[in-house]
Amino acid sequence: MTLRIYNTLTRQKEPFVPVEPGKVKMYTCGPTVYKPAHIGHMVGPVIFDTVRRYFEYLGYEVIWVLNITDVDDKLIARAREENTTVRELAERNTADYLECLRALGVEGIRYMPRATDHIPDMIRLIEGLLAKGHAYVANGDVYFDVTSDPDYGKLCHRDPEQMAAGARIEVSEKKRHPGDFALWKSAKAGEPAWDSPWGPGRPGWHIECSAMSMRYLGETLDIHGGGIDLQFPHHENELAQSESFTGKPFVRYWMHNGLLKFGQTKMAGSLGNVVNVRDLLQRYPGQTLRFFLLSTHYRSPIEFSEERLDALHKSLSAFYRFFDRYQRITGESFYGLQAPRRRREVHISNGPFAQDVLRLRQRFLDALDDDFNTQGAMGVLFELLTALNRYADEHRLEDPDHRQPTSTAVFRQATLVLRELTLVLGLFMTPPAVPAITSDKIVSELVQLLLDIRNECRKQKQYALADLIRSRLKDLGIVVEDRPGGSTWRLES
RNA sequence: GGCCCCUUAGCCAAGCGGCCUAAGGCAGCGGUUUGCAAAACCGCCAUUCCCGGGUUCGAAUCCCGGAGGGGCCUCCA
Repeated sequence: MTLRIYNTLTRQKEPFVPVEPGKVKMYTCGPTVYKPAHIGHMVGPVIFDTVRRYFEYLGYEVIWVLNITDVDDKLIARAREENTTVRELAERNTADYLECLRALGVEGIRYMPRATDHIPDMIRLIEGLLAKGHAYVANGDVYFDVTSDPDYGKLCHRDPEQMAAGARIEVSEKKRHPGDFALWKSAKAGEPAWDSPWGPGRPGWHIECSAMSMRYLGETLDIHGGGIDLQFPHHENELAQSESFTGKPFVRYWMHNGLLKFGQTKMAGSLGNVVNVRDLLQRYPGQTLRFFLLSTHYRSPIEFSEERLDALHKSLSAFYRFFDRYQRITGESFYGLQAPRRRREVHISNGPFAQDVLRLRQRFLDALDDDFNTQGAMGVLFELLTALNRYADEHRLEDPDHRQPTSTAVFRQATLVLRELTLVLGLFMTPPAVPAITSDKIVSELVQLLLDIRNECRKQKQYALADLIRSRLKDLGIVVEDRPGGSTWRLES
């Protein structure tokens, strides 16, 4: 099976064929940094990071651009409220955004251009649009003329006249058509402004993405991503101005992710129902949040709820317990496993177990091939986990007196497949943060001392005392587990 | 008002015309294991996919109608 992607433009799943063989040029719309990042801002980045990882796994070089909008009305207003500069406000919130991305395992953004660094590019674009008759100047503003583009409306699948009819857009008398949008806005007093052929001002919102994507990725992108709320007007406008300027297709595959909901409605800065990522990270590891965002197909809306996060957190702990188990059996860390980074045929030993593992691997890859079905893929991950645990049980791998080197080797190879697949999703990249007390020398030695005493009791069949020790440790949040290889302890999760 | 999308077990969620008497997770219930636990494993948990029609040899999957929910039409990831 080959990778197929749902394209908003055609409303169909299409086989992926890049513009340039071996390369994927991907542009995604980043945030307007006027406030700290909320969890809804993370949906796109986590999804497109996974898309990026999968493309790389398939052997493509991915050039991913994510822009930062660091000048607009909201930034100006907010900076005024906070009595600071637009620049300082933008810097602060950009730093917060980047920190959140890192916590959720989002990596590999090649370019992160800021709008304010590309004003000349935008001016050039606007001049070109004026020269070609796609734009007009009105009182220091420049507007895109939607009637000049016969394709206008093709992304949102709407007829511009129809839209204009029921429009609630404030009709500026400067605009010729209600659907026309600003490419350049003349500056009011006290606003950040740049010189331009039309006088001092600042760019309209949509033009930055056209200018910056062209700058870093060329005139035709493979993938353009963003939240479905950007489909119109933002992406429609980007599309119109880009294609009007270049005369070439702007984007091969438009990918739009569903929105994060809070209760019945979407989470949005404008509605004020946001949950800051930074706050959330106090209570949940970034890994759990990433897992949450991948637990639904990317085009579906996903409802935020702590109950759900708790349930997912719990289901994730089964993986962490397995990683510990893997270490007890093989003596090596799961996180250090050198799994293949490229998709290719894999061979394990013969036998039904190995066959099962390879079948599961195939199902996992089939799911991702089908428009990045991460939830389908994660379901397979759980089945693989069960298969691995079953194998370890059946072959008594935890019992040093019984385990066979050959079965341990098979187990290791099969676990390597799990490692390979989790890396594709960007899961379990690094060991989870452990509470400081767990790694405290005195604490761990004291607990070990109690376990030694307890095991002495067990040998002498003094179970009452042994159970008392276990129960008192439990009260302290320490769970004791007896295994063939010895007793272990962990903090209750 | 216009355009679009969604509706699967107590909850979350895959499924894209036959392998579906429908993955996976959470919760629940039995069991194996264990001195007892924990963990792990095994089994049970939707004859049915919002409702009503239709197409088809065959539909959760396609078409029509209805009900409910959501998104966009204005800044928004």
